[in-house]
Amino acid sequence: MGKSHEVRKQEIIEATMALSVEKGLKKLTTQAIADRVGIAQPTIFRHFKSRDAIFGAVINWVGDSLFKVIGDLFSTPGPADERLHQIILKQLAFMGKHRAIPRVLFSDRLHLESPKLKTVVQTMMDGYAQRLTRLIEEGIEQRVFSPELEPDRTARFILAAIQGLVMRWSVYEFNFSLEEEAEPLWQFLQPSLRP
Amino acid sequence: MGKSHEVRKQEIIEATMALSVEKGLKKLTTQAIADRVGIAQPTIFRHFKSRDAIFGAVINWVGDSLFKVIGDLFSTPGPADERLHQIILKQLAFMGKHRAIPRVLFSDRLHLESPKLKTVVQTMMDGYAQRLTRLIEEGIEQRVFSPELEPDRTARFILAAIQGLVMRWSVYEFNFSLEEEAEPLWQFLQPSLRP
DNA sequence: GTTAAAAGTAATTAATCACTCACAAATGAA
DNA sequence: TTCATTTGTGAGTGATTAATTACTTTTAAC
Repeated sequence: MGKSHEVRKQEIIEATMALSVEKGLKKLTTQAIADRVGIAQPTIFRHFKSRDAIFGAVINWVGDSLFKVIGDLFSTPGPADERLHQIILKQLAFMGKHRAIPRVLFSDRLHLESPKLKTVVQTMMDGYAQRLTRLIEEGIEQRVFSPELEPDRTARFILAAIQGLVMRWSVYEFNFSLEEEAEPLWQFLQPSLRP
Repeated sequence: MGKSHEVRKQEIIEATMALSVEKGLKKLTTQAIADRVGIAQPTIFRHFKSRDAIFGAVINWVGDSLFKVIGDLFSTPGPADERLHQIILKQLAFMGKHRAIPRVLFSDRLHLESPKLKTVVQTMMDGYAQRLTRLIEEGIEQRVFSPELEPDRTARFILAAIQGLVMRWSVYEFNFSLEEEAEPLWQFLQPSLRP
């Protein structure tokens, strides 16, 4: 027999992410995933109810992992500007190490073909935006950010800049270092945030 | 018989864009396009060599149309900051009227499944980025932008912010007015550009 | 050691879909 | 009118692929 349910599940998730980078999602068939894991195609369905369920698990893995990396920075006390700085650096560094993330997150295949998966992604993004909004509010109270900023809108603009950058990185086949863009991006954004 | 080649071609392009908004690209089959145009499915292939050729035509239509709207602003003389302001307003207004654009441009289906289409999109984006870079250089010469800006990188950050915003709009099913975000986005970016 | 549950597979199915082909009808130039 | 070209179609093909089924093997708990 094979490995345990939990182990196989994780193997399938990892194989799916690896393949999403190598081939794009078109060739991300259950057969291709199975081949990479080293099991037969129907065995996939012993561990996941459907193909979509695999993608859902991948999205959740991404969300959980990202939260592990930057989650603390939202709740830790300290100057909000420094924390935002760190969030930008760490998020881009994290994504720079996991090319599958933009491929999966920005995939219309997930957004448009499965309303369920779409709300999973939206919920994740909403949570992020809310934390960011809260952080900007704190920064305004701490007088490190301009009191004229609309926290909610500002949070969404910052997110848009990050997401746009990551998307560009993905579209251009990862041909520049995402990590190296993090500090310049922060430098660029800073004047717009300062009082 | 039917209409002329050119007319049918345009009808197919328009049907494809309309469907990309309504259903997402999964259901964007040649059958669905044909149904919408009111012709039989094989007739599609009288006017386009392949399904990819349709998408290529759509991308080119998008690029041409966008260029018609904002192209002048790159070459017209005048203060660079005002021109950039107008570019942001007009681009977001234009995209706000054509929901198909983000659906098509940000589709991984196009980027990852067809190397040819991918380079079409990349070339378009490159052209845009170059013009923007040039505009920022002018702005620095005119002393309306900070001389410390790296024109190329700044252009890409601005593009990322715009693209991120448009992508968010698309992911959230167009549930906010893109046009209304344009002026606030410009207000947000301005402090980062000014000397 | 028995046995029930878990994990595995080969074979197949049913659906989808881009694309082809052989032929029909309309068009327009001669 | 004639006829070559263009536009159109119904019927089909071949390829792909998620999911099911019926069956086998392995594991681990008792």
